[in-house]
Amino acid sequence: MDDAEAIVRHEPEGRKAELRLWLRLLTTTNLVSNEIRRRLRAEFNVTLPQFDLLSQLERESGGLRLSDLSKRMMVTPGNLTGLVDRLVAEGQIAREQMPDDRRVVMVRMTDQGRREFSRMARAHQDWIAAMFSGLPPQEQMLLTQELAVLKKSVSDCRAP
Amino acid sequence: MDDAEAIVRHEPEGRKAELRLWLRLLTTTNLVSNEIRRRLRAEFNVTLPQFDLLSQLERESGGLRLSDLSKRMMVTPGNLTGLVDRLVAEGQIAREQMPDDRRVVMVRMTDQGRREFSRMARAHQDWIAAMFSGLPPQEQMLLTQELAVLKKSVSDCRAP
DNA sequence: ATTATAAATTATAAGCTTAAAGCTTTCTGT
DNA sequence: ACAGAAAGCTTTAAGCTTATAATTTATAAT
Repeated sequence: MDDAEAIVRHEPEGRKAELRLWLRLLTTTNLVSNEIRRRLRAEFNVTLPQFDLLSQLERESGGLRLSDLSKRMMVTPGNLTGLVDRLVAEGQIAREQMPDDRRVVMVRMTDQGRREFSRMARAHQDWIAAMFSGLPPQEQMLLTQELAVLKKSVSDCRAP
Repeated sequence: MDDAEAIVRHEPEGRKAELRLWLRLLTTTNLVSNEIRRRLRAEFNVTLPQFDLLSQLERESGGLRLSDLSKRMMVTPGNLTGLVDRLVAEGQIAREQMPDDRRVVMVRMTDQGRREFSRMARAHQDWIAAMFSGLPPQEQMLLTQELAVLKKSVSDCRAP
């Protein structure tokens, strides 16, 4: 290997473990998301953020408010304006003003969007399953558990 | 919790575990990197990609070729041009043509860059250590190990 | 009722990222 | 020596992302 993790080999002792873990987390995530991004573009002509947005909208038949979408996707609200614009232009989602609170914009999938997304989602799930197949189910569960602990640790450190 | 992982609760059984693991991996990484990005900007007025580039360059007293930098950072080559431009403009790194192979561009840290980066790196390490402190050292090692297995699984799946 | 505050979204500027095309330089096979 | 292929980098166009400021609408406190 010769990626970002090479850094740790040069670091002094102490707090080295955390840094190593963080870099491994980062490189693994990048590895997967770069590959997913590439395939989504090649096979469905869709970007990863667009797929992410559609994923959040799936199963929310009532649609979602932009602010909720922003929280779920962990991106800033300003980000969504353009992203939604493009997906609306493609006909996959639709904007909708709320009458009772006119500040709110709801976004929901169109029938076309739902149809196209279901194909993408199936492929996406297959890709992930294949990529992760080298990790035995039991270890997958273990890893998932450990990540939950880490995630909580990070959240607690950040929130007051 | 109410972030991206909420999706999995609606998915049918089978290959659910992989998807859950992937989404947890992604959200955890986003949580950490968003926070790191925020602090780097607030305290050092530097972006995360810039910090990443400087990290790769640290300890490489001889500098690095752009192509190597591209591999290590897992970004496309075209990405680096602008990134390097800005860091050169800031005086933290320097471009250098190789006489023996004039296609190659080497990038190395300036003294100023080295000085400023050492402050950033120290803070960065402290932040990570604090954020990860809720995960016992033994579990950190376990998680690091499991991620190595996963990383290999992903690499093998991708590479022919 | 009026004003102040907060919430939800959009606009803007700077920077990041990719894919694809293009340029220069080097290597390879003949 | 020469043509073709490959390597290394840059450019371009489209899209993503953040932070900040502005806009509109709703709520709360006089």
